[in-house]
Amino acid sequence: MQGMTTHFKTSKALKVKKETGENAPVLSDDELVAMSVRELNQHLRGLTKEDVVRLKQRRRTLKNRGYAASCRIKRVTQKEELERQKTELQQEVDKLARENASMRLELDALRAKYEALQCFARTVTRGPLSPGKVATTSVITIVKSTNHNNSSPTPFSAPS
Amino acid sequence: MQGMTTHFKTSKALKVKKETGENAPVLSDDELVAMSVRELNQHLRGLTKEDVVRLKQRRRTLKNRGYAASCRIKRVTQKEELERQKTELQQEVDKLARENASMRLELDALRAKYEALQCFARTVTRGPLSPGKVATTSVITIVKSTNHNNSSPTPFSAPS
DNA sequence: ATGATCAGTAAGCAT
DNA sequence: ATGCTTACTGATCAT
Repeated sequence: MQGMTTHFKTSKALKVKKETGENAPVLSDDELVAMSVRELNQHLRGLTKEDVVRLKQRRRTLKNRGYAASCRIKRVTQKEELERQKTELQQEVDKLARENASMRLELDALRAKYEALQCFARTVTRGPLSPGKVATTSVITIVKSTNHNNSSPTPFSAPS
Repeated sequence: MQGMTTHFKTSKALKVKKETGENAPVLSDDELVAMSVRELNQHLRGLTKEDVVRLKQRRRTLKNRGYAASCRIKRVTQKEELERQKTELQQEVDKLARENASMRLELDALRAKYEALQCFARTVTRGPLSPGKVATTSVITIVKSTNHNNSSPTPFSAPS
């Protein structure tokens, strides 16, 4: 963006025109480059073979200038796109990792609850083996960790 | 990589040498560009001011050629690096997604098992409601708190 | 002075 | 012919 001072390429173009003669509305770079082949041929009437070649070459050069610019724009665009996708993926990784961690906690908690209940169940079912044991009082105390939105506030209760 | 046919830049270099005179081992581009400033000054002995300027300019140009090449290499390297990281992240996303899915299955399965066991436990504890039933009292207390090391020291105790 | 980067140029490839 | 991409160049900025 700083090298814009280099635009003396235009001077060369002007020189070509001078050599050509006195074409009042001397073709500007923009005009020349935007011209169709048909239009170009019309402007080529009555020009030296040399000048025809020169004008066509100038047109080619101007076109190339544009192509080079497109090429650079495309390059940075693609790079930005890559970086965008990278960011997107990183966010997805983070999200999945969080889900993963919370599920792991939930799973561990549930496993603990399950095992506790399993022990209890065994106690109860096996309990009757004790002969005259009548008064069966079970007190289960589960101290659990970070119970976010634990669905079951009352996993199970069975009073009397 | 195909434009290597363009290396007639060397011809210009040779031309400069010719103008300089008959320096037998006319400096090659590689030599000139690799030369230190001290070495360069030695080769500058007995040259026209013009030639000195020309030689220094050639050196600068050769250096620039190298800088431009480094610049291009750096550009493609960075692009490859970006793509590499992208691939890496994509793989991580896949891995996490798989873990996630399998954990979800495990969680669902365990939930089902838990509920089944819960029903069973209720049946058993409530079962005694039948005929000659003795007082069966189960008190289950669940205390939820921010207890990190979830290693439940005593998940549950059931004193008969 | 040296190194890096930009825009412009020509060469070369492909369509 | 047209468009794209590359290497090279000079200009320019920064160190």
